[in-house]
Amino acid sequence: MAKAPASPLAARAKLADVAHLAKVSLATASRALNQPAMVRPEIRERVLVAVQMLGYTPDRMAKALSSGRSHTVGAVVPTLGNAIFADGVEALQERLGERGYTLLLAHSQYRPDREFLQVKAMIEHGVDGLVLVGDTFAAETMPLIRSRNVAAVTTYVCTSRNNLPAIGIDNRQAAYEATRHVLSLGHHEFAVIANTSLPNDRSQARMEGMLQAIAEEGIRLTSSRIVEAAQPTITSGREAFDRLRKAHPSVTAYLCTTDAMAVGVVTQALRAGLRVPRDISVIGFDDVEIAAEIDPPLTTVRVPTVEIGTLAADHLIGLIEGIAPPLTTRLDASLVIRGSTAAAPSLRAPKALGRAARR
Amino acid sequence: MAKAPASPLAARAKLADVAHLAKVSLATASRALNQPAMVRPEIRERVLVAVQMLGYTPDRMAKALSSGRSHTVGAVVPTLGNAIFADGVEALQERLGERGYTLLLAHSQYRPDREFLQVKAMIEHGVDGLVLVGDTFAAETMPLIRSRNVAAVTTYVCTSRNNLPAIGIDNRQAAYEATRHVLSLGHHEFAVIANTSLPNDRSQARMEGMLQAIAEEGIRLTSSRIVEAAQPTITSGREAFDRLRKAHPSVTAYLCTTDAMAVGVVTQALRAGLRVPRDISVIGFDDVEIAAEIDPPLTTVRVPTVEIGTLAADHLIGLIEGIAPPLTTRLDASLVIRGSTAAAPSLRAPKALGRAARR
DNA sequence: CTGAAAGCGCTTACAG
DNA sequence: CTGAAAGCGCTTACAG
Repeated sequence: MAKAPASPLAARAKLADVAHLAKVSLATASRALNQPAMVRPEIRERVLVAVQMLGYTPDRMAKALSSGRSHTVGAVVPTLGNAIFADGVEALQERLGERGYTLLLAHSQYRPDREFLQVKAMIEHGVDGLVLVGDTFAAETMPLIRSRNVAAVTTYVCTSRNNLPAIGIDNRQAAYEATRHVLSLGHHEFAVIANTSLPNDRSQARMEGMLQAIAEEGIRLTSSRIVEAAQPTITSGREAFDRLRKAHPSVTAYLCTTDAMAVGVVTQALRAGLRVPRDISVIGFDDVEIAAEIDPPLTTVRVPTVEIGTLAADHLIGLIEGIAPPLTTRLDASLVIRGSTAAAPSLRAPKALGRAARR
Repeated sequence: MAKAPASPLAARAKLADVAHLAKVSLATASRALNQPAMVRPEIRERVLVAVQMLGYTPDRMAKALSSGRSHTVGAVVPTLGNAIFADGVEALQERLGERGYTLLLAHSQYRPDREFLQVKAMIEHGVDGLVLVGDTFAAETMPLIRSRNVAAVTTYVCTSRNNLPAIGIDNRQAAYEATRHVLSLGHHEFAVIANTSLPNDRSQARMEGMLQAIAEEGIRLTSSRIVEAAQPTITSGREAFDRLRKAHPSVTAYLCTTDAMAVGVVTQALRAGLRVPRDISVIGFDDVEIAAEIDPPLTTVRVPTVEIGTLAADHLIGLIEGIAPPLTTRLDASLVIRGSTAAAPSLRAPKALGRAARR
């Protein structure tokens, strides 16, 4: 009945154990690990060996408490259900991980008050920095971030009134250009579907770009031709299409602020017996994977989600570590022309009017 | 030039400040907040008022260090690009938030070695618990979790050899039943597309269920009728279809272990001039949003992602707080029959064989 | 280059 | 029910 060597799953080694085994002080052990240049090579080596032997792994909570840095970053996105955010978050986490940071994630469901709560919880959890989306927040959000002095960047937009470094695209301009494309095909009966009934400055900007392009051609959209939805889902697109089709059967061009809604429009239109793009043209925005796969494939605007996520990580870490990133990082959002847009039906009809062809 | 009241953004209040203002000891202030029953009501009230006045908010890192609980949970999923994980993570975070926990998120890209690294990083960050996916891990993963004694559950499967509480579906059984449905339609020329070339026990189980159902009808699939893909993407499905179609033009039933791949098969088949489901039937698995929207809509198996995420949160918190959850939580995975499956062409052809109709 | 000591902001036995 | 004190596992001026 020999007494067992009593290694009850070897209670996790701490730095003091390492120091003891390496016969150095706690301070030296700490330095050997974190500021190796400050320690004589042979001593450093001894510490490293001890770390190996004990399987030592630092306690980040303790480290965080004493150093004031948690090496943790929080992101709050509207939803993971939208592929542009799912992909962006993935890229963000990827780069954060490479640079030694861990990601805390939350979603706001497009609700500013929820976003505020999430931000608050993350700050309490001691994040070194925050990645936000857009530039419209609850009234208390920015004051909280400022007063707590936590680093923050925002994404999917390229400028910020709040003075946050922004990494994204010019939503308004990109939507404007996409709409110019549709105009060039001779359309003059428009409808717009935008997920702006919950605060969403990206979709708001997209819608404005669309309306501006249309207005420049002398066309004004009555409000009944604009449907605002809460969620950017296929179902939202479907329902919006049904309402618009009933009220304005003459519409030939449906402009949507997200692909999911555009997919809803296309599929619902097909079910209603319309031909796309023969009878109606549809554009989306985002270029999610499915956009290229439905029939007809969607004309849309590509959002560079991976670049946004990756640069957000880099810029935020820069900010945390004292290197000021640019306040504006404007990424390209290219128009992707596919099969859901074509010349307006009137152009092919016997009595095509000159108006439709004027550009 | 009066001296400014010098409130340089009011350095964040700490508990000691609260205690001082409320004229109680640090210990009492702490108790008033965390174990209110232990403190006389009037004193508790004084503390609460002080908290209000100072806008005190606890430092979770310090709290974590001294209490040994971080109120933080880590999840590592294969990818957010697959909607079933995006939705599951969203539900997980939702419930975790409601119960006072914050989510640390990472993705492994279906690579066990990356999963191990992520788990390790999270443990160092002091998570109280871990949410994993599936039941196949790198060799070091479970030993690490065990030795660090951190709570863990696994998801998307309903049992675990590793003795982790599992919350999910019976992938094999569900795929078996879906395949029975296809068999009942008279098909006997099959092909299987599975994302199993990277370790994936969910898809592996699904494939096995498919093969078993087929085998029970006396049909054996040669290996050239099984295509293994790495990623469960539309593109994977497309490419697999092209290979299978070329090698086995007689195949009438394509069984896919995920919807995204099934969407790839359907769209590619249509482009190749086949009619779905007239010429071929296709089934997917997951029931992601797009499955119901493509034309024809996909016959698939519904995975209850929200329930999985929510229950994973509940069971993990239970484990953390000392309430043992069930080791097996088997959720329903119902077959959703839509338009991508129909009677085998041979049944409609002039010289239909008795064989095809035998069940 | 190295060590002794204070401190990060909390929690929690231990006494009273 | 309340308080004084030790302790969680690190980092980092401060001396030497």
